[in-house]
Amino acid sequence: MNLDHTFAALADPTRRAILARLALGEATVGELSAPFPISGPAISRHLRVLEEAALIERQKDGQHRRIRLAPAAMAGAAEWIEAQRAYWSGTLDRLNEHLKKTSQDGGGTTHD
Amino acid sequence: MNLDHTFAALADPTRRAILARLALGEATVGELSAPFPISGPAISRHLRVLEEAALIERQKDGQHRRIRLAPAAMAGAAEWIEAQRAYWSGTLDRLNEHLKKTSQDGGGTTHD
DNA sequence: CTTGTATTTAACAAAGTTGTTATTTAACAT
DNA sequence: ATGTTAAATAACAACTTTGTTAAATACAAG
Repeated sequence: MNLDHTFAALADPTRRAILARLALGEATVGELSAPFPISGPAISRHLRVLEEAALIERQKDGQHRRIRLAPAAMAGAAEWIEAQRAYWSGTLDRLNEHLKKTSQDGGGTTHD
Repeated sequence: MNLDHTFAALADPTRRAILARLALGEATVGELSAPFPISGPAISRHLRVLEEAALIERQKDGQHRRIRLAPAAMAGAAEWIEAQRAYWSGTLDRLNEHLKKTSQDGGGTTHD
């Protein structure tokens, strides 16, 4: 659960598309490759990046590998952002309060 | 509001720390630099990455530049993740329903 | 106007990323 | 055994990232 790896993994559109596909259900490497104009090895690497980021799990199934989401890591990323937002909106609340107390006109910035 | 840029910007711990600092309130480049063991130019570049990702705004203030959060971009990232989660948990719900309908024992996978 | 302070830009090196094609490994089918 | 298919690994090129130090820009202040 390393946010560096998680966010870096999410920064690539091919990998986000793979995750979006996996949200619909598990798939094999070949099925994941099909929609993309890039080579198999390139997909294999993307999957490795996603696996190292703990965003997916691979399961051997005969000749195939079955890939599925492992959403804990993505939840970790979401939590970081939400914590950030909590702080930030807290700051705004404090700012609003401060402005109400110290001036007659300001403090009207809306959020959320 | 490009998710590539947003997630890439969030993938660096220095940049996340800068954002965390900014959630507490705006700051100058110098103030943001202080806690980090890296050079000014390195920070300047991190700020550029954050600005290109629309995560911060710079405002000229005499000799200083005042940096503040521009949280819309981060909200965009959060939304992508949440949409993802919505799909995924929808899939699980459908799976649970399916298992309830078609078997006697399965369907107990928890989520959320 | 000269000097100091804040910040950015330039030039560069080291490391990482993302794609390619060729090769390898493993399971399957004949 | 042999050939086929699924997937991973190796070797490589092109590009990007992240840091460095040195120079440039812009404001402030004596």
